[in-house]
Amino acid sequence: MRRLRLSDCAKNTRPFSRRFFEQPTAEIARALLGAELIHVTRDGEAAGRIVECEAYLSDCDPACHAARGQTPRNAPMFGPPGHSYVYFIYGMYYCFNVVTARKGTGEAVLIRALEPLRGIDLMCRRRKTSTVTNLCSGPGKLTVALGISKEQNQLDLSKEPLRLLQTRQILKPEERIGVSGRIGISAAKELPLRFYIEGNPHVSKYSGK
DNA sequence: TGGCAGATTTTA
DNA sequence: AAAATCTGCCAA
Repeated sequence: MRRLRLSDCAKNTRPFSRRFFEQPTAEIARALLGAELIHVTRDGEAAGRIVECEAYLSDCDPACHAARGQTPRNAPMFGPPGHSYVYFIYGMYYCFNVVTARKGTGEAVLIRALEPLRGIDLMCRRRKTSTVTNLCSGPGKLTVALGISKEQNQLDLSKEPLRLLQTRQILKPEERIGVSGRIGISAAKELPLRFYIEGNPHVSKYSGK
């Protein structure tokens, strides 16, 4: 039951600490830019670096799934931080979230885009495309690319098979963080809770900046 | 290049 | 009926 694998140590990556998840959710979202998300399945490993995400809050945020209390769908949001919340949307796609805030609160960060790092061939097969900038440039796309669905709901992200890792140098010196309103919602559109790496070609195009 | 139908779960 | 989406098809 090792927490870290040799390959992770070599690259100096590690799971996020308990303390990390004690920050406000918007701060967590910002700090997740540059982190690695890795999913290992029978088909192999697929990994990407987070370049776009959104915070969903429990107070004064009607766009949050947890805004009207707990339901079977959103139950993972009320569970421990550092776990996954995967939901199905528009009859077709899964969206992946990192649960934040203390147990019982109901907050999360929606991961909207990744820069593919490893397992690119596998991702291309799953996504049926060979355009790398189209593999993970949207919340529904990245779950297909990584092979994430309901079976990956409510998993502890510090362990295999689905891991969220902090890297030694999380953002490159020239990378700037952009902030905007969240995408695809009608309520609380204007809240500055979307974070992305400016100019990164893997950020969702639908964004309009 | 831009708009729209369609895939169909969960909740209101 | 609308949603934290994306694709393919169609018309210019």
